Amino acid sequence: MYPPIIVTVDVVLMTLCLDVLCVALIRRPNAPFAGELALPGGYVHAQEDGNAEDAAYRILREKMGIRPPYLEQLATFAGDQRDPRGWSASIAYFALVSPTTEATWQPVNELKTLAFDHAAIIQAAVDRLRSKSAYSVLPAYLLPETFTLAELQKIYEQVLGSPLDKSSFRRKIKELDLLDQVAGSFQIGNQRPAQIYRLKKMMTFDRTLSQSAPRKTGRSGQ
Amino acid sequence: MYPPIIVTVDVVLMTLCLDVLCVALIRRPNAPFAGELALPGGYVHAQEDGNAEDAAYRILREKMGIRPPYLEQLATFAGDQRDPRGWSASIAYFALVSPTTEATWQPVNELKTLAFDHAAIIQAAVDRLRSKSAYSVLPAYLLPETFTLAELQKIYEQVLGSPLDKSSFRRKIKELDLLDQVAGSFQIGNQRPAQIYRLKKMMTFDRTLSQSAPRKTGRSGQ
DNA sequence: CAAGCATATTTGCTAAATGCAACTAACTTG
DNA sequence: CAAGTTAGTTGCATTTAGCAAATATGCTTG
Repeated sequence: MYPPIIVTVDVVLMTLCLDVLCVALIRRPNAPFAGELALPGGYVHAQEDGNAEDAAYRILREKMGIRPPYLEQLATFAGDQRDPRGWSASIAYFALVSPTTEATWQPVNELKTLAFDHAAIIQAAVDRLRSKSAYSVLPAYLLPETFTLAELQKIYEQVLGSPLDKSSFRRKIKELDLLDQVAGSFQIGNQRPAQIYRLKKMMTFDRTLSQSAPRKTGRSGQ
Repeated sequence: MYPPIIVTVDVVLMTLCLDVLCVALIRRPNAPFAGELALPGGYVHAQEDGNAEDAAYRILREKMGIRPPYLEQLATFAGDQRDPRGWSASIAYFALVSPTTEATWQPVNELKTLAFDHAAIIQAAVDRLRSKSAYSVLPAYLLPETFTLAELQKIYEQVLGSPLDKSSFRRKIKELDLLDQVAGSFQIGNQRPAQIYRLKKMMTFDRTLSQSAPRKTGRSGQ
């Protein structure tokens, strides 16, 4: 055969902290890159993990205590330069969660030097989030389960980096038909209450990236 | 460490044969799946291949004698079920070439059973080609270097599976501004000659999937 | 060589989608 | 109950896409 190749899974876990897109980072306890910030990741456990997505969920559970409502494969970063230990392949995932969860978040625009090529991986994840946001309801996963249309529009503007027209935005969202009104629920504040929505429960199968084994999660893929 | 994981690269190499989208397949000489059709692929050679893309190009060179003008990473298919030898990860690429080249091509719509999960990988590649075709000039890589707008439109219709309006198509292509007129060149037949075009030479860097090492190819990425 | 044929390319119009701004609605606060 | 603030809608101008017809250009044929 051939000399063994290091196979890891790294996850770009993103959320919004005070309206700023942030990524979860962990300070590495061990070499290589001991003490530096890195994405949550780790070796594939051939015994435990049925496939790469399982490994991603396991890593998020073990290192973050989170099971994100959205997870998709990003790309695989592989080569002889990215890890001082040798030829390595990192199967990178990207995940979105609502901002409630505890973790150490770093704004994606103010990253210091990171371990490995993790800065490039994060950049790829941000690019993917942006491009998918142009035609999908992905940014909704950055919000809590229920939200108002004004909140949703704000997230889109944050992610896309440009302001959107209110009426056009609402037209588009309605014709995509991916939200459910939470009947009778309104956000109460100092002004007119706003209708509350939630993402439709939909069994989406991510054909592109699905493994041989059927997925167990309901709310995933796009 | 952990038990070694099989790391391979497989390439979905597509072209058009007589207006039908086809994929290059090879009959496997060895177990597992000896005698069955499979995608061109092979182990990563840690000594030779600087990164996964290098491995894809090497495999296409060795097994197909081709260096395709378009190559991008598709996804990684990894798990314990897809290869009888154990936990394996296949970094899948997809590539487009003009129909001139010699090889054994199979129409993507009439595939028999294939080795491993290669049918799923091909399906993912076709999906990716289709979705990218909706907003890019990707299908042009399925044509020879120079072509007419009528030929290009026909390819789009083939790939997208639905007829397109002639004037709208030409408007869109022109405003995308990704083609160069080949001045003074026309396709001569029994009718009015047609203007010949070629893809603009553009240095596109595929940020999403680029490795640490810079790419050597000019015409690649999107 | 003129008429007819086949395909290329453009043009004009209609319908649909989008962008912008003003308008109405509902609630709180003083 | 008037003023202020945010929610949600409506009307219209502008842009874009879809469809059909007209025009252009070369070849073939009588």
